[in-house]
Amino acid sequence: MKADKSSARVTLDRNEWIEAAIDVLAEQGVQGMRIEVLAKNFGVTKGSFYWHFKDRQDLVDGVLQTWRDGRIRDIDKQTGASPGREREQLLHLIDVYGATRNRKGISIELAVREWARRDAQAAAIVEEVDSWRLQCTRQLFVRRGVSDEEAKSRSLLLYAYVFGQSLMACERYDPAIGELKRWIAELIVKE
Amino acid sequence: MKADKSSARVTLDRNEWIEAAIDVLAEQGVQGMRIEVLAKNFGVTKGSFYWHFKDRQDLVDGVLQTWRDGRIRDIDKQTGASPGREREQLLHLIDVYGATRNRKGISIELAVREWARRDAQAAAIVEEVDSWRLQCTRQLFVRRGVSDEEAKSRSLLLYAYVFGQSLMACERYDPAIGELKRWIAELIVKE
DNA sequence: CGTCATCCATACGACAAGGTATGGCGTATT
DNA sequence: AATACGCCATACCTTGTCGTATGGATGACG
Repeated sequence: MKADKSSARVTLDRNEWIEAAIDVLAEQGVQGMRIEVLAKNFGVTKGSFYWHFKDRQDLVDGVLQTWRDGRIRDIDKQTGASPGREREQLLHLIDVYGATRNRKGISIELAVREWARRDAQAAAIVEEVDSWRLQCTRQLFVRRGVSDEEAKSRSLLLYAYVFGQSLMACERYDPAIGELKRWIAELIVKE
Repeated sequence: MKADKSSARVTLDRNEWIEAAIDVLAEQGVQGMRIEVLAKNFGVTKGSFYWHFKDRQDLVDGVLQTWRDGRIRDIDKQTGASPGREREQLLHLIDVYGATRNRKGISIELAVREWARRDAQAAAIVEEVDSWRLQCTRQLFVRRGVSDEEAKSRSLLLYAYVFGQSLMACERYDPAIGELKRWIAELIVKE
């Protein structure tokens, strides 16, 4: 995470810049994705950046596409057909976004969504991902015998809840927050 | 919202700067709260700003305190004792954050929360407000005969849901989104 | 060994934003 | 009418950042 001038790596490629950009995106938000800051973290100058990227917009495109591709892969993996395990899959989905592990994933998620509120390009990517996630989750409910309409509602509730919950510093309001979360998860996935 | 040089108002006060700052906070986020931008919107220069405020931090303090006081007043009003109307009060709470009216309120809410993720001062204010809101809402559930633990869970779910839902562009995923939202609201407030 | 492509450094211009210092202008006060 | 004060304008300095232009180093390859 720090400058690394003396390390084995002597050259950077596009993807390393994108990964680093996603890191600071998570920590600082879109406004923190400064070219010269990224360069300083790498221990290089922006001369390197402008070799790999046309301009800042080029980096932004890469960040959004990388994020989207990763999210699609994740949700496909997490909701893949495993007959009889739909309930566990749903509970796992909720758990992933509530845990203190996966802090980074949550930070990226929130940063991208905050970005999307004021940038049409990011909004389009988020919409793609949301649409895919809702679709996959809905099918999990349907396979459990839930009606299509109810499955839509529960999917929306599931994602709205996990995102909203990570916007609140839940840990501070109740020591037994774990119990509350479990109760909520049960209500969302039904019984 | 535009420059207003020829209007009746010839002098500004602290509060007008704060209100304007909250407006751009909602639209642009914390990073958009630039002194010279605010000044330009007023049709003045920053010489005026530095008369009313010590520095940018002084404005930030005012913005956060103004927001907190307003939220506390709101939630007190919305959850005030009205025996027998607890169910309507809860549904109204959910509706307020889901409606396309109140867009500005939602924008401010999200902007402050996004701010709070990276600023300890804002985080403290958000925690105050959240704590108060959860407390008030929990009592609404308790008055309906819900157990204390379940009331805590449902209050947390309620707020997490409304915040998360406003992070998603729900309208795009289903034309009958209103139906889904109603179904969800019923599930949260119980039957 | 020389050439060339790859990758990065350096130096520069442009501009936005925070903050300071100081001058100007209108209005109320005495 | 002269003074003082409240409110804002102007000019200036500093820092951070984007983008460009150009030069330097290093290794592959003929």
